Amino acid sequence: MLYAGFMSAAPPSAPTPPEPVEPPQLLKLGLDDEPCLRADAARNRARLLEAAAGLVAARGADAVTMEEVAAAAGVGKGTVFRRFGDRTGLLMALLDHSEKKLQAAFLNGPPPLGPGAPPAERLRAFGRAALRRTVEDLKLQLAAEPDAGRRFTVPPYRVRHHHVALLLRQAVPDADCDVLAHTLLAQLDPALIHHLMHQCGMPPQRLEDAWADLVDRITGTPA
Amino acid sequence: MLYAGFMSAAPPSAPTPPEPVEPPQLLKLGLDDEPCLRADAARNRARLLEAAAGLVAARGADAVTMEEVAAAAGVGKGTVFRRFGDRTGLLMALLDHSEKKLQAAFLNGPPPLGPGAPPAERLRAFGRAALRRTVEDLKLQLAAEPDAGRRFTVPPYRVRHHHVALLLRQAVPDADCDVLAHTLLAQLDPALIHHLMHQCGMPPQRLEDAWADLVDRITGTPA
DNA sequence: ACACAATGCGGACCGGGGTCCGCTTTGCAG
DNA sequence: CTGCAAAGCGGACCCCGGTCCGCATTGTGT
Repeated sequence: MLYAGFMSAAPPSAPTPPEPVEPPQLLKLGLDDEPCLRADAARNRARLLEAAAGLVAARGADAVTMEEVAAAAGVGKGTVFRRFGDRTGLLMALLDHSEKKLQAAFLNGPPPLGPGAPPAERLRAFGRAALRRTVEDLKLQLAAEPDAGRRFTVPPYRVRHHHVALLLRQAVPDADCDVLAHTLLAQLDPALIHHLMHQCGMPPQRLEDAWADLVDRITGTPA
Repeated sequence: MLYAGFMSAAPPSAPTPPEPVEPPQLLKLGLDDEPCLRADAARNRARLLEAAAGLVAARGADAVTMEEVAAAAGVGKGTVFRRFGDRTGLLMALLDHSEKKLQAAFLNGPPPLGPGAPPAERLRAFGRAALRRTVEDLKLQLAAEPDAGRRFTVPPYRVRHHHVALLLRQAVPDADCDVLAHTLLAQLDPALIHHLMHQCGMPPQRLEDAWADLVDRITGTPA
């Protein structure tokens, strides 16, 4: 089972009932995939995703308005927000599929990305894979970036961080791997990728090389 | 002369006159300090900053509305935006003084922060200084964070990047220092600091240590 | 002193994200 | 099949950041 299909439903959760009991699973890194939506809700959710995907593809993410998406899906604005929480939530849901594929690859897939290869090599592979996936649809990825306050709490980031920190602990046990993992991940930030590629004109290859070099320096494992 | 007092005025610049001639200074990393504001404009600017500072101190940056600031300064809303471009611009202006002090310190100040010490040591000092300054008023710093699209183009960031890249080139000539500098700087990002301190409960000291360790690993200079 | 650009001013206005609440739909229990 | 709570719906509404444009203030050249 995968860690996280993120933001598939239930963003705000009922406010008044203080806490039913909280099922005994701490640090559940991702969110449940579909907490049993009611029939109509599920249908609307699908329609919304389809409509959103269409509009985004046609006109670019940041030229699309929430109200438009709602209208295109034949649904009220409130429904969009109830289902996806906020604009970022909707955009992230659009990326969910591809993100889950990547997660599957580095959690359970074949080496060198998945288990079986030495940690440093897995790290290198991870960066390469993540980088390529990000470059694929940078624009959307960029538009989906949550505001500064939540960048590090959003499930997909947490999964990546958890993974990288784990590998780091194996590769360099004598370091502050939790912090270091954030630093590594920063080099995969869509906003940075965008800046380096579109404003500084760097080719993707250079970014991949820089990642590999960084991993080498940190793990002290020169390939 | 310092590099950058950022966003002191003239955010949009006239649209119709295509380009007067563009004075022959490329890559002027910061913006001019005060391009000779008209008397009333200067007065209003000062009032606005004072009002903003007061409100922010009293109620926290993100509970303050642009209209409120304008009102408190006895000025129209339009004036705020003309002077500071947007909300982020105003908030950044509030931080300008402290940022300029830091800049002065690492550009012209005494070693180990300023010129005179070996690059790796200057890097360590830089991180420590930047970290402390950021922790000082994290909240404001966080609220002033520009949106993802501009994080890396905003003058203060560019100055820091330029500086770190320079030191890196001296310390590790055989690396992609431009990219590496971004990675280093990511560890000083207010949003990350906030996350690590307030959501993960790390003490500031740990962040300073992590920075020092990172610099050591990258420069290969174990203090 | 005066005229007249240029610069700045301010508040009405707009658009879009997010909320709210009375109504409808669903689906389960009997 | 029916009744009834719970879950979902939707669009009017609010709020705030950002824009616009006719009017007022400067300060400069004569």
